[in-house]
Amino acid sequence: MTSDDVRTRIIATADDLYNARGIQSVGMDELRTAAGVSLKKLYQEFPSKSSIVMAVLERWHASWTEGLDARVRQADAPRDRLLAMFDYLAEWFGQDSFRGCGFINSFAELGAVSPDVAEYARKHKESFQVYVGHLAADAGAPSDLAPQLSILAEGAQTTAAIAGTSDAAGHARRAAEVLVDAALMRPSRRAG
Amino acid sequence: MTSDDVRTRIIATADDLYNARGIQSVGMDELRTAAGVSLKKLYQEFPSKSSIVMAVLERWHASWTEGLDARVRQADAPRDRLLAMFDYLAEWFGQDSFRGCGFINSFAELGAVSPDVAEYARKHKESFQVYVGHLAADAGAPSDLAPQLSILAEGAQTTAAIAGTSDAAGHARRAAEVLVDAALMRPSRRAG
DNA sequence: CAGCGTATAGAACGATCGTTCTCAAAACAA
DNA sequence: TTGTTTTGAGAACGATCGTTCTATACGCTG
Repeated sequence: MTSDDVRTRIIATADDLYNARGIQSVGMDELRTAAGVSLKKLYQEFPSKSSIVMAVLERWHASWTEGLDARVRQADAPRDRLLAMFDYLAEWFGQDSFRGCGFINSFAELGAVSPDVAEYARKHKESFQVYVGHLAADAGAPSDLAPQLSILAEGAQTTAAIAGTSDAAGHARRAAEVLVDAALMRPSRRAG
Repeated sequence: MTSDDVRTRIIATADDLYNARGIQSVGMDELRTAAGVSLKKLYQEFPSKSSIVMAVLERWHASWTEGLDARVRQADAPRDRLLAMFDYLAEWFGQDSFRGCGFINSFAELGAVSPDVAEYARKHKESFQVYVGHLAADAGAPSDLAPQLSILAEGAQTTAAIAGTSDAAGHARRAAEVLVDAALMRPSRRAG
C-alpha cells in the first residue's frame, strides 16, 4: 500500500468521524482503529492531530467548493445560477450524514483556542462570499446582494443542523428569490 | 455568603469562560479558580459539569430572550418591531465579548455527544422562530416571512462570529427590509 | 538457513480531564 | 475550655488525551 493510500484513508476516516461527532470528541486511538492504521504509521504521515484537522478542513473546503460550482454550472441564466446554491444546500441537508457546516462547527469548537482553525474557517467563508459576488456581478446585481445571499446560506446551514430538518433550504431559497428579483428590479412572485 | 450567591457567581463565571473559549476547553479547575470557589463547594452546588453547562444555557436563553424583547418593545410600528431584532444583533455583535451564538457553538461542540445540549439548542432556536412568527403575524405578513427572517438572523450570527466584523447585522437588516416590504406589499426602497 | 533492517501492534508516558477524598482549620455548642 | 461539626484547600483517583517507545514479527539478502 502506498503512502498516498494511507494518507487518503486517514483523512477520509477523520472526515467522517469529525463531521459526525466533532473534533475534540474523536481521539487519535479511535481514528487509528477506524482507519485500520497503526499508530506509528499515523504519526508517520501526520506530525500531530492538528495537522490532520487542517487536512480535513482542506478536504471539506475542496469538496464544498467543487460541489457548489458543479451545481451552479448546471444552470445557465444568471438568476438561476444565483439561486442554484440553495438547491445545492437542499441536497446537502438531505444527506443522513449532514450535521451542519464543518467550518461553522470547527470554528465554534476550536476557533477560540486554535488560530489556524479560526483563520481557515474565515478564509473559507470569505471565498464563498467572493464566489457569490461573482455570480451576483454576472447577473448585474448591486454589490449588496452577495453578502445578503451569503448570510441566507449560512443561516440555512445552522438552522438545518440544529432543527434537524431540511426545510431551511426551501425557506432560504424563496427569500433569495425575493432578494434577487428586487435587486434585478423584476416583479417578485409572491405566494398569495 | 448565601448559597444563591455562590451559584450565581459560578454560573456567571462559567458564562464568561464558556462563551470566550468554548465548553470543552474550560476545565472544572479553571472554573473553580476563576469563580473563587472551592472544588467541594462547586460540586456541592452542581452535581456535574454537564449540569453547569445546562445552567449556563438557561442563562443564555433568558438573557437573549429578554434583551431581544426589550429591544422590540422600543419600536411601535409592526414593521419596525420586525426589524428591531437586527438592531439588537448589531448591538450584540459590537460587544468585545461577542464570539457567536452560544447555542450554535454549544450545538457544534456537544450536539452530537450530548442529547441534552442538542435538545436545548433546538428548543431555543424554535422559541426564537415562534417569537418572530408572532411579530410577523402582528404585521399581517404571510407565514413564510418568519422562517426567512429567522434564517437571516442565524446567518448574521455565524457570519459575524467567523468574519470577526459586525457588518453582517447591517447586511441582514437591509435584506430583511426587502423581505418585509415584499411580504407587506410595500414598495421596497432600494439603494440605487 | 543465518543474519540484518524494517514495520508493526500496542504498552507506556506525561498531562489533563471530571470527580472524590483527606485532613487540617474554623465555627459552634455546652 | 473542650468536644463536635462544618468548611476549606488541594492532593489524589481513574480515565482518557495526544504522543512516543519498545519489543516482536516479518521480509529481504547471502
